[in-house]
Amino acid sequence: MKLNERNQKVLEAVVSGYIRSGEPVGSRTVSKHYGLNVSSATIRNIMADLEDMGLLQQPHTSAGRIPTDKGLRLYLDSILKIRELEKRQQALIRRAFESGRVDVEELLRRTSQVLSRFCRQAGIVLWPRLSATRFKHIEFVRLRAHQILVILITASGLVQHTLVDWDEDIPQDSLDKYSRYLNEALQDIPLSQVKERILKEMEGEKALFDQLFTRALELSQRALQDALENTDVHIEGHKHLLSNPEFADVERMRRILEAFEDKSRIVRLLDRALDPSRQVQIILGTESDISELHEMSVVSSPYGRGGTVLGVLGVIGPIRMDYSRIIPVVTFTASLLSQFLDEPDEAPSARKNDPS
Amino acid sequence: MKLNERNQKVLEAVVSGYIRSGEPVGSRTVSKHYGLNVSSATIRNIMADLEDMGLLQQPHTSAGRIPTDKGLRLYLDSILKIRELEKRQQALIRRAFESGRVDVEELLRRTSQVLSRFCRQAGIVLWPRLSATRFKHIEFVRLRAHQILVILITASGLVQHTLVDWDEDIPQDSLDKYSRYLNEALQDIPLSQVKERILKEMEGEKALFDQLFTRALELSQRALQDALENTDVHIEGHKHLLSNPEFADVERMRRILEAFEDKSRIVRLLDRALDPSRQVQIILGTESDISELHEMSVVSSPYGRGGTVLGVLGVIGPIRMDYSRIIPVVTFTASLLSQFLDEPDEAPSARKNDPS
DNA sequence: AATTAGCACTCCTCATCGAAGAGTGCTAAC
DNA sequence: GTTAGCACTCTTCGATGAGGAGTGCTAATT
Repeated sequence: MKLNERNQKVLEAVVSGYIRSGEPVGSRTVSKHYGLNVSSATIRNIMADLEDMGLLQQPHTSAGRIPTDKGLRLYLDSILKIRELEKRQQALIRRAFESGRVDVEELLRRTSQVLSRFCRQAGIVLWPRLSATRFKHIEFVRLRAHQILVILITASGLVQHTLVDWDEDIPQDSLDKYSRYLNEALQDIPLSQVKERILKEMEGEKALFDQLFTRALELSQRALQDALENTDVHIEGHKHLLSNPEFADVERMRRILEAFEDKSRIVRLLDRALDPSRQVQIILGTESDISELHEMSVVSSPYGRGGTVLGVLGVIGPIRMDYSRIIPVVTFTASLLSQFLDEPDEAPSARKNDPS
Repeated sequence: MKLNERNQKVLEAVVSGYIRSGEPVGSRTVSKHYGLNVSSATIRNIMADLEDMGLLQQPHTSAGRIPTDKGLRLYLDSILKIRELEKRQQALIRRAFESGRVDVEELLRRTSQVLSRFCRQAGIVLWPRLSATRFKHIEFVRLRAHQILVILITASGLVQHTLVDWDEDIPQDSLDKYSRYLNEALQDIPLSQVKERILKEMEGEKALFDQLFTRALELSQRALQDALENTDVHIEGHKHLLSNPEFADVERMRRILEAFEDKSRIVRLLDRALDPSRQVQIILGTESDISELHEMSVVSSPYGRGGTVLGVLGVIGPIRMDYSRIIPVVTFTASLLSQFLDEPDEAPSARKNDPS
């Protein structure tokens, strides 16, 4: 779709007017406040054209225009110029991360808080895909007969645990031996490869080692599977959603909260944004597969560590959001988080636990 | 406050009528549907008396009556007869717990889900106070120079981790030694006593052991402090709140969500209910210290393990809740959870991880 | 003395109506 | 191609008033 410059300007005017006020924008407003030196009648003609193209729509005959999803998409893709977040904002966001030594999980939670606070919408963080992180440590704890708690720690400091039922009762001593063995064998291997590595070890060592070790391998195998399957997502700041006039309708809000409860669908939705080639991904209203979210929009960005994408973070809110503000916040937060994950020594660092 | 039987019946009628409909209850309704064989005029007289006593109130002159907080309190304390939850409901709740082998955390999360689903309000679970549980296992993982991840596991299978900054770089080998030592020394000691036990060890062994061990003790000391301070609370099912007509007002709902975000206050509120002597505790509207929750009410019950109280679970919703239904659900769920914690072998047990 | 029927009164709810205002599309003039 | 002008449409909002629910009081009844 190609628009001449003036039509583009009108579209832009309607979009930004609508985003600001939430009300349909009339021809008079456009001609007066957006510096196109033409009369409202001309604007009316252009608007009618844009409506024919499916970019604008009228809620009712005598109202102004609001953009359609298609119109917004065009605006986002080819009209909106994304600027870097202003330094002052950057500093504020940095500051929000600065307090207390935190582990990765806390860091991620805090990220979703920051997103929701600075965008005044719900913040959303998809946790690192474990397959992209490296093995650090595994530990088996015998909770009681036949019940073993398996704790898996990734290089980034993420702790995952799974309860495993085991048909025979293994004493803690043996469990300790297993974990020592595995910690040796698997050190720093990417979790995605741990599975095959385990299988290989099971092949190779069967003859050599105590049968016990094959058990260790099977145990960790199970725990690993659990860990890889569960991708967690964290949504924070629901309250901000309620401040949007479009969610004054309680029934609508209820549907949205309901949609949030089905984490797996949210995960799938955000998976789309795992593509490292694009920095920001925006899913607009009806572009989402989740029908309850057809009135919402997601702005997301991948984050990672040293080049590899680990997860996705972003913001979810009404279609009418201030993208020009939110996009820079999301990209900046993503780069900040990536940076923290990359070199945690540079990360949030008040020395709560430091003796001094 | 003492009421004669008839006045009590009128109060009961107004309360239950109001709870059912959410509307003020008129004298005619009471005289017709609640089997007191007196005319509406008589009821009107009684109602006027009850209003003088501060038990009922009128939203406006020509409306029926609704109970005041005081009236509700009287109803809950001395009129409402609490019955056991019907078997069918019991079975349904039991079933809701039956799927997949779950660890304690998952069990607790599921509990809040069950509460919210069966009460159609928000379910709330205060996590076990660590001080009441016993030490099982500790593990130190060197994430990078000067950063140690301390993982603490309680006998009930709860996993807590804390990141500790350490001024010197301890190799993983030594860390392993520490943990072996501690796991030996602290096995099965209540966490509340671990601290003093550590201090004692630090005293006694200083001369005997390698200085390293005092470090181990200090490390775990720090981690423990963190673990004991953080009491987590989990709230689920916000969506149900929106179904209550009293929260159709968005602004009100926003305030409530805001209150939920301040976990520490919620924790303090629920701490009241940690008293093991009372099975159910109800905090009605203005009885709560949190002003944002003055329009809400909390029904809670302690849960535990073998007699000691570990935490609190319950339901939070509008003051106008169906207590006669919710109280039995809460007490039953609490006893069920306690039972699961007591003998996890009897717990939810589909054998997802069971080879067969 | 307690209960009840009757009634006037209050206050809320809801539908109706019309005026005001915003914005359009069309036409004719520039 | 642009613009002024105008008739027309549609929403919003306040005023109005009927209808209804429920009360409190009084006087009659048991």
